[in-house]
Amino acid sequence: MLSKRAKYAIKTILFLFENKDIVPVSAKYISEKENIPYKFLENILRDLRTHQVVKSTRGPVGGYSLAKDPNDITVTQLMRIIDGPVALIPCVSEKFYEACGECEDEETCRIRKLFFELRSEMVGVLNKSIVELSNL
Amino acid sequence: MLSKRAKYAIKTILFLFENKDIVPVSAKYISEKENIPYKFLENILRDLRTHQVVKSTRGPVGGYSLAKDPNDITVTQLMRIIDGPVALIPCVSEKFYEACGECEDEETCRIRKLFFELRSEMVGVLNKSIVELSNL
DNA sequence: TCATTACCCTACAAAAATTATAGGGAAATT
DNA sequence: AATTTCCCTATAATTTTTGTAGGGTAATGA
Repeated sequence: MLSKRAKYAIKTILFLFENKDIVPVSAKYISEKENIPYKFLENILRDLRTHQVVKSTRGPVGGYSLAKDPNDITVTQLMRIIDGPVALIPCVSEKFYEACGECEDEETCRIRKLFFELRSEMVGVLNKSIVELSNL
Repeated sequence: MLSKRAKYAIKTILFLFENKDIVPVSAKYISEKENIPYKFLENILRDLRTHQVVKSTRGPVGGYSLAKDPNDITVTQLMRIIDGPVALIPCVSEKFYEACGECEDEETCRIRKLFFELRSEMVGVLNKSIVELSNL
């Protein structure tokens, strides 16, 4: 399952992209327009800022805007920042690998092989930029 | 993430298939061989029996065996029995559809479109039978 | 028949992850 | 200086996951 956090993050980035004429946009505004709990959103935005997907400015006319070319922001990136691995089991994760400690030999584990293939296919679909997502 | 329950279920079915010469196999035996907590496994087996993936016989020489042709048991089936939807968001689930209640219009929701495509690809990979899984 | 083995069933509990909420501090603008 | 908005830590409520406990029921074999 995609977490609400991740879904909110994707919606937020899409929102910033599609409202680039009025950026920076305050968290409060995004929160109201996208129906995301304000404090929860702030927390998500902090993660996105830490990972330099978003940049912020303070003060009365402050808010958030994209920190880079929307063509360079992908859905996989956002999912990894917010939820961690895209893979369904950690032993086939590209960015968050962990041994499962169950199988004798990773190289011959059939479940691993299947979910390795699955992860590849998933990344193939999810490696879309925000621009591409916007045009779907 | 794939739950442990689902992973245990897949391992159990694979085990029953690959040990068809000694079936029925007791839950205790599977539990020991596959390192699955006994009572937890019983619970999983109950679900699998309810869904007629597995059949059981009681008494001292009893145990579990596959209830149908292993070519007709797929990984998606097992995941759906144990974890529910394969889809990462409920509004694109084939078998467990639920409205998200967030977007104005499902037909035009871009996130939905993306995760619909994702689910299709996932099912494409996961619709492998136990026989195919065994041969990976 | 009777002890043993193994499935069957309900309820509950511990742990982890998810989804927030609370309360205030710091910077920028007017 | 007052207002707005980002910034940060801590904690609480809820749900899901992962198991445990305890006993009942059917079949076998001595």
